[in-house]
Amino acid sequence: MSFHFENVKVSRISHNIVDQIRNAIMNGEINVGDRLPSETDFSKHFGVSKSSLREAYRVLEAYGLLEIRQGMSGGAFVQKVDIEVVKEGLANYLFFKNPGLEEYSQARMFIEPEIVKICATKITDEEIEILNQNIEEMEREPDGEIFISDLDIAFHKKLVDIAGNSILSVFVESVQTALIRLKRIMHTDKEFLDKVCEGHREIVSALIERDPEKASGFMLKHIKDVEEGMQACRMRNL
Amino acid sequence: MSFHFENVKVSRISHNIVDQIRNAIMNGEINVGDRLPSETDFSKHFGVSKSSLREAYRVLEAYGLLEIRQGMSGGAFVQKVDIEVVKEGLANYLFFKNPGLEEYSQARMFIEPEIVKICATKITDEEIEILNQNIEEMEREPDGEIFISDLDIAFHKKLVDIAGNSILSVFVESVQTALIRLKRIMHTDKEFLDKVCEGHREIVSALIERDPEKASGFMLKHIKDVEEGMQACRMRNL
DNA sequence: AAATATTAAAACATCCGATCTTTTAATATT
DNA sequence: AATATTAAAAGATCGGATGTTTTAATATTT
Repeated sequence: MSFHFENVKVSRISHNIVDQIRNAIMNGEINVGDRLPSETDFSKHFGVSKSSLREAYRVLEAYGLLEIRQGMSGGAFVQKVDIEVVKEGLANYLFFKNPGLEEYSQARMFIEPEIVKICATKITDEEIEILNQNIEEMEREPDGEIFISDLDIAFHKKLVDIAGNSILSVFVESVQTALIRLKRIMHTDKEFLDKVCEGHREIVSALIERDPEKASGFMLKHIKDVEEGMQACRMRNL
Repeated sequence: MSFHFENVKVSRISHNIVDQIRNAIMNGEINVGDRLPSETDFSKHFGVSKSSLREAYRVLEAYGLLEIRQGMSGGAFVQKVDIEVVKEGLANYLFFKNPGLEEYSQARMFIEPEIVKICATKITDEEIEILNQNIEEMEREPDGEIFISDLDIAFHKKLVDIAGNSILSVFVESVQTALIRLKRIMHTDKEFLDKVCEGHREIVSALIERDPEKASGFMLKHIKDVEEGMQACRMRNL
């Protein structure tokens, strides 16, 4: 029999308040858009100092649950947690975990080929147009500047959004964002960029034909190419 | 040409400090285990009040980047971001997104069958033993109590850990955790639990045979069963 | 000498209240 | 009617006083 006690958590006033407010949100007692009482009022209500309440507000803001605005008719407003918060959190986590490039590729290979399969069955002409525009913009860009990565993320994000699964969306977006950071470090070059555009073009061509298997195959190839391209850049820059 | 300006962010002292410290961590200027200066010292160093620095520390703690301890040799210590932070963040995000059960299942069906395929090729006898113990514990539990969910998570976590991909690990764990919350809400019953155990047993049996396809098939079936079982519980409880 | 109890200091936790800044709504002016 | 001014609400920042926790050093007891 293995005992399994949790570390005794320091009871901190702000922590207690954070819990209470978060629970109230999760239980539906407070709703998105609601304004919480002002620091002064709420601290009096809790019977604590303003600083303690402020810290709680700060933490809830860091969690993405509150938006705090200054000025008259400002205050603490409950808001939906933005996907950015999740992405930031995962990025911080992965920074320490520091997984290899193969792990990123493997994860992508499990999901993104399946996603384009779904896309092939339901994509509209308008959506194809958006993807094409994305590729054109990418090809038009002077050279491998920052915006390229945003376009790259946008391409894969658009695909997963078409598939219409919010859980896969947050996953794909997060992995893309984390991967971009690696690309920046590796100083990917023009040659790499061309390869990416080519891959994207192939995928879209298969989507235009509404051919799931073909699209899936191209996506798989694209993911492998990206990994190889990044490895090559790493070699060149060492 | 579509302009794309970011919202002007309020410059806040604590925010500025958070950025500086986070960057220092990300650039390797500060390492895991390092102790940051005391509140008093560091606030003097930045030329700000103690409260502002405290807020920054609180936020960094919320991000999981710092551990703050009271007492004599206490202080703010840099630490690796724990997976819990990611899971909490995703759970908060999904609370507002509120995806359907099918989305969870679809996401799982893309990944977990592939994971057990890998497991089948590399699982050790010791690992099989751990999985078996997990199932036994689950069957031994009096009735659908809280701990069942922990065992359920542990089972799937063990599998993805065997596969050895940290990105997939954080994803599977997060989805499992989010799913468990849904199960709690739906008050899954004994019948459901039995079905879960049966699914787990089938998967392990295939792993013992080191049969990737069989294992993958059982996992797929298990995921479908869980979805159907949860739907059934939902019906019964409405 | 070893075990135990006491004390002191470092560092965070909390509180209070004063003052500054931002934002908006109401009002006054042109 | 448009613009400028003013007032008030609410957060932002500051600084210092006091409390609490934790640990290390010291003293005491057995």
